[in-house]
Amino acid sequence: MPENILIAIAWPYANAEIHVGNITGSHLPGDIVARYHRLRGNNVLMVSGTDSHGTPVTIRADDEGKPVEEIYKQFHDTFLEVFKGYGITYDLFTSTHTENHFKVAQTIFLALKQNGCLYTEIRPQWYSPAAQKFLPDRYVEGSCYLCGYEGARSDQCDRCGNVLEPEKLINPRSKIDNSTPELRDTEHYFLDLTKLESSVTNFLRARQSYWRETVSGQSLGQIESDGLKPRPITRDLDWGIPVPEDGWETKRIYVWFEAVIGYLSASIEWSKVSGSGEAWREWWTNPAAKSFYFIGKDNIFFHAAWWPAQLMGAGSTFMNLFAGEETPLVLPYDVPANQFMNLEGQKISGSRNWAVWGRDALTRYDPDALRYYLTINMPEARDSDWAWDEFVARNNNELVATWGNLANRVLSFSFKHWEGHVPLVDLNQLRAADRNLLAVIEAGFETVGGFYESVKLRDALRESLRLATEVNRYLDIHAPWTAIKTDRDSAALTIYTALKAIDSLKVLFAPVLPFSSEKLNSFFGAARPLFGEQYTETVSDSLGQHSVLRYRPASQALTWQPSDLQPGAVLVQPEPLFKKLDEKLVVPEERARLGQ
RNA sequence: CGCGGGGUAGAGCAGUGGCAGCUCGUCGGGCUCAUAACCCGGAGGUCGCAGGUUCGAGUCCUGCCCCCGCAACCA
Repeated sequence: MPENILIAIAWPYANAEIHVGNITGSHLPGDIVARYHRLRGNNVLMVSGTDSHGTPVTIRADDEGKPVEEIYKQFHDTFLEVFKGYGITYDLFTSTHTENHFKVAQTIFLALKQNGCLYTEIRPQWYSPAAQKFLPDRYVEGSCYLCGYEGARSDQCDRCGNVLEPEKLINPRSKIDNSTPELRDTEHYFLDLTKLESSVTNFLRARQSYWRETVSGQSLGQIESDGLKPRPITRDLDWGIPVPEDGWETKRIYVWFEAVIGYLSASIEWSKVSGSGEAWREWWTNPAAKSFYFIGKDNIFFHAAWWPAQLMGAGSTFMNLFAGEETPLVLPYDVPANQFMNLEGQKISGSRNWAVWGRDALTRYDPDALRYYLTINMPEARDSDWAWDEFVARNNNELVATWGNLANRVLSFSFKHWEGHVPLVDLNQLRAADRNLLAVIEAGFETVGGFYESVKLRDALRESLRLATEVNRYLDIHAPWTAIKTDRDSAALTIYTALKAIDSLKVLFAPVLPFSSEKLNSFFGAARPLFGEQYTETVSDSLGQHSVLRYRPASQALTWQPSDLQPGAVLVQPEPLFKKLDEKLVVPEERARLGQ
């Protein structure tokens, strides 16, 4: 019975390009798990999109004198390019600036309102007479009323670390034009999280046993010590989703509230563009569906506490308003958040150009080499570090030497000595050692599969490598290069066994290394591909056009099971799967690029 | 202030009571099919510090030190 697996990945914000930290943090682990479940034959839906609203986007547009749409689309297009290049197989990567998302987000808002989870309150907020608009807290600076520090933001002082009450800031000035703002009253909607606190706590406790400690610990600890407090969900802005209520035309729904709803709206949009009707419900109203949310640690509380609160608060009212049917929405099954990846010992910083940019790295390195390093070094339990010398060393000593070389040495030996065929052996003649090796590899489908399933991706990759070493060891013991001179039949058995093991390993590695596994698959002359294809297309609606990234599944894809390689099968002339890198060239060049 | 995660060989990590492990690097040996790749063996750790519980603690308890995050858009 196939499972329905939703892979929901944090929405990148449209104000910077994607760097390796973003990729290893959420997009890559999500893709690996998605590919694993696809091989397994499960129904996978993987969605995300560009978070196109929010003040920084408008500020940037003002600075550059361009329309806001142009700014977000510019980044959006680079995102599609990066994800296609790294093979991040989104079924749909869209944007929050779509008619569909507006409607879905507004319906969640109305459902929460109908269920008594929203209230309004009037509060003073800094207003800029010069710009004729309210300013976000972060864009007002002044002196801290606690420690006197002059560069404090109105909501927080970076020197004393205290959270400030914005209206108490001394000598406020606008960060945009340095003008002096004034306080004006403004009314906003608040999400009454206090009401939802016990539901959220129960939700977390029910999942505590299998969630990462970094996620459940932080969320529960925070709620137990401070409780859930109401949060404003509207802002005085003109870029974003309109508040669905008369008299609120000058306000928009706050991005924090609206962007997460994208997981739901993107699923709905996917159904529409793929012509599959109401298929999205298989992941959103089917209680057996499992949804995984891949995010960075900065987003933990948001996805583990607030998003479930929104879903539980909306209850079955959302579906009632949206489709005239009382059904609750599926809550997150797991939130396997990653920590951060640093670069050469320092925190990645886009503005200081201290980053390895996703697009740029692809111009010099193969996607699987990058995927390998980002997975073996994934910050699953604690922060990790991208170091160029380590990147080269791991590529050469692990990926190339252990796995790439294994495939290459056996395939070329077989191709050479058996005229482009798998040795034609009698399977009944297989020796104990041969059967043993194949049994060990076969067991890998269980162990490695278990690691993918529980989102322990470093372990999955390490275990796969260990199995590759087993095959190298087996080859060393049986030395077919010596046997071929005296006992061709024995060499044939050894090579057949090794080929079959490699044909299986190809599947175990495939979620992490899809490009090379696909290549290897073709060397074996396989008729069926491992995976489908990615492509982009343009979608039109009342808000204009947006480009999306999509995935067309392979029609007769291979599955998660051991090789059934036939003796005598035709092989294709093999070539090395991975490239060795020259440390003396790469490391200085990349460090220079960073300005070291 | 508080909350969460972490501190184990040169580097990166696993290990929730029973002789301290893995990958890479390093040193020595073997092999020559393969991208000088592969295989075997050695050296290298008072498990952040100090107490405690226990027949026995990296693993449990107490105190302390250090690093990284924490409600919004710098992931």
